[in-house]
Amino acid sequence: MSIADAAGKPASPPSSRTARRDRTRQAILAAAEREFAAKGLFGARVGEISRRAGANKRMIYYYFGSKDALYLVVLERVYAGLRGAERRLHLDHLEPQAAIRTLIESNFAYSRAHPEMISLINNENLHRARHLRKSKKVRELHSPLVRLIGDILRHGVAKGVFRRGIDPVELYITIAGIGYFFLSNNWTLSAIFGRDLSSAAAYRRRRRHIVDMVLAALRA
Amino acid sequence: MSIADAAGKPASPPSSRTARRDRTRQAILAAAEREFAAKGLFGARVGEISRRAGANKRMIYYYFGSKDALYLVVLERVYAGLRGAERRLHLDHLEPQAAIRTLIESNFAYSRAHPEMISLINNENLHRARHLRKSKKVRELHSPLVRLIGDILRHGVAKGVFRRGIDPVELYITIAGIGYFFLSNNWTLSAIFGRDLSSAAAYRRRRRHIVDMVLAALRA
Amino acid sequence: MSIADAAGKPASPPSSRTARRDRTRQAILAAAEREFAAKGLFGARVGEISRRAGANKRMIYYYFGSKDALYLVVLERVYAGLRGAERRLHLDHLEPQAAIRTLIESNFAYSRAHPEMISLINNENLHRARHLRKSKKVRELHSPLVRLIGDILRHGVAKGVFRRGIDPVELYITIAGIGYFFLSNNWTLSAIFGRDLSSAAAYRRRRRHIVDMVLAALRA
Amino acid sequence: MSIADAAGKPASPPSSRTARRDRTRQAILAAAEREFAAKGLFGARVGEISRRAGANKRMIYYYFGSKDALYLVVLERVYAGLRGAERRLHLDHLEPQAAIRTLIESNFAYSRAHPEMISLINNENLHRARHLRKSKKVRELHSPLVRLIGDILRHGVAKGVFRRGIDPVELYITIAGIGYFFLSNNWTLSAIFGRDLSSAAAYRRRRRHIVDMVLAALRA
DNA sequence: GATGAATGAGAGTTCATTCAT
DNA sequence: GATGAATGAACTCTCATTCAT
Repeated sequence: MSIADAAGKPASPPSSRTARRDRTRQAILAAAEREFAAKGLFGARVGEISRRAGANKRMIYYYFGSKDALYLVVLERVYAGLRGAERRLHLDHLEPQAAIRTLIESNFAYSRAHPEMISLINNENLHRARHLRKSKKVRELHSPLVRLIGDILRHGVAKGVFRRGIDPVELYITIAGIGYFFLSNNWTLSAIFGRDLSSAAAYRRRRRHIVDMVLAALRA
Repeated sequence: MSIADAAGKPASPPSSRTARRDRTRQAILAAAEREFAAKGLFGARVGEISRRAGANKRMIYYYFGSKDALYLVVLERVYAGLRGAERRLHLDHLEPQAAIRTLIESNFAYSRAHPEMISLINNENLHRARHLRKSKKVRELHSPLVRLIGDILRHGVAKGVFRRGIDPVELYITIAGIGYFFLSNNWTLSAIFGRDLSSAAAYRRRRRHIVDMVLAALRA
Repeated sequence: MSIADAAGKPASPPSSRTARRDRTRQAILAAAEREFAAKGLFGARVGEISRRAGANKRMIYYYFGSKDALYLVVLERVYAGLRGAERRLHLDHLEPQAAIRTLIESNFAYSRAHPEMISLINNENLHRARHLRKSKKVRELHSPLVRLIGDILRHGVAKGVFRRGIDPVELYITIAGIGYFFLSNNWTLSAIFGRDLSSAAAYRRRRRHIVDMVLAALRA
Repeated sequence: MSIADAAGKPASPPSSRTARRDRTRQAILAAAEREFAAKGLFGARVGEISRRAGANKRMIYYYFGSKDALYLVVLERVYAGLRGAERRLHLDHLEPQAAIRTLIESNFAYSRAHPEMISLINNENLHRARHLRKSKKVRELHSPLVRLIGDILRHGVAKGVFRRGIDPVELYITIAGIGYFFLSNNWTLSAIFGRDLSSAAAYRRRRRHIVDMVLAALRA
């Protein structure tokens, strides 16, 4: 499933002008996501994006202005996709420990299902988040998440299952990071250790490991 | 401190041929490390490397053959640097828990002191370890490390301080990853959470966190 | 007269897209023909071709893909030009001896008028016909010629003016070669013998010589 | 057999300075002959020549001054080799018709045995004999040949076997050319006619053809 | 909204040649 | 006589972007 699909625009009458417009835009975005994920901002080729999108190169400039601007839109969509998936978990309806476990597993599963996301984020760090910093959209996207994790933690402390003093941002970084590295560095790790770490078994073992570690660290 | 400095060739009479050869080679390697780390393989410019190295562009091809080959040499040096630092810890002389703690802290400190290493490894994952896979040098570098961690774990189990059944490779990935993500994604994390995670305080807090988590997970 | 002119595309409205396309393509081809003929494939410079064509260097790659591919197109055009000239002789309407004489004289005259053709063919032999072998176009171009010469020979034998057992391909090689060497090696021959062999008189003397030789060899 | 071997310098005591000098020079010349023949003046690489010769690149400049100067020496050696072979035929001891037949067959055989000669001469024509024109050596080499053919023709006329009025230079060009084209253009001819013209049978058929044609043309 | 043709700057790479030893 | 290191110019080819229709 491409991240693009998650954006979910409502269907339009097939041949209206807006529909064509939208189809081209979406095709470009989907192609750009793949290309930027595969080769990074520097390695990605505008011509290749237009070819994959079945659109004229000129259209990229018409709709997005420049390669860099297109890249930023792709990046924002990627974060929106991840946050959207998390929102659909309705963590606020769950007990604290179940909520954390669900968050961990969902985050890890989502990352595995969307390798482009990892590539894109890695690449954006190469650029010192130069593009992302310009986006208020992304910052707005994350404050509800921080609030939500804070609520879960408070709730857990109140129930006596979590210890005090855990910072929601730090916790989220731990949850995300402990799975991310395994996925993002899967290739080099496989190479230096001479092992295949991309198997489903390796993935499941690691998921169990992550859940254990994090819940142990939170326990009151 | 550049990783290059660690190579430590003995000084030669200043104007001998070997000396000039070495000086040029090393200058190119140091410049290449910075350029590849800053912009990735695609973004790095051969001309920029030669300029920074104070060498003629032709010399890169004379000594290394191609941009790709130079990149691989840089990559191997980076891994060799990290492994060298780990070797110098003499973990086999320490008690099991102290050994693990030392490994964690050293690895995290080294990663922080060498941001180029992180960039380069991230970039190599973008390329699906295409270059690294060709290097037997790197594979040979890592088997002693796996053996060493295995020894520490066995020793800890024998002493009753560690639980059984921990795989050394899995453990190393956890140790490395838990710090790596924080450093490698520092820029995007700071951007999406609107926080500065690059401070010394944030670093120390995370170090403590990592040590706690890993030791808790190992405990018998 | 450039070989290019023979292609004869119909005129288009001066500023239509197709017209511009064609103008650029043809300009590149004409320039390439001169450059490749003057310096060979290795010596020819893409930059020089684009300059002579008044086109951007990029256009050569846009229309032809590579220097090598452009070279092959030029080569095919050259052969097409020669064969076209031969086709326009309508040899099948002539008596056998007149047909052969006409073929010889036309071939020799064409070769003299198109020194680029000789250069290009010589150069392609340096490359062991590596490019030409890929072209089915050229092979298809020559089978009607072989058939035609076969017809002429048969006709001559039936009329009792030619002897039997002449192979059409061998005959064509003799006809072409006996004039070709004089033209293609004119420079070195002039140098080693200290004579000017490029004069019109030398050319005419040789033409007479060729016709005599070949007709004598065919006579029944 | 390389053309180089024909030059036949007298043997020197194996490790004297002159011997080493000579060995390097000869190795360079042999390598240069192959390289220039295979790729022409433009395509030939100085580095490749030195590698093939097992000599340092610098030595080429030490002994010959430049790529162009080396090329001229190679060219002169090639002509000297051909003329040397012709001298060794002692045509002045033969009857006129036998002399001509021997000259034709020897020339054709020599050309076939030395494809580098053909390549080099073709290439020099691409350069409009720019280098060869500088060489008095080559001009001096050919005047005896012209004199010799003149003598044979006069002798044949006196004996009543040849007709009058044949120019020796023209005759030589005919003799050389009629075989040369077949050999020099063997690759393109094979390609355009879809036939293999490089076989021994094709060669023998053509040799017979050439002898017949020329002797027929000379007959009184 | 969409297209193909065009551009100039600059990429990686290779060259013949020379320097210092 | 011989060597390896060094050079700057020039090569083929690719890029993101814009023009005219």
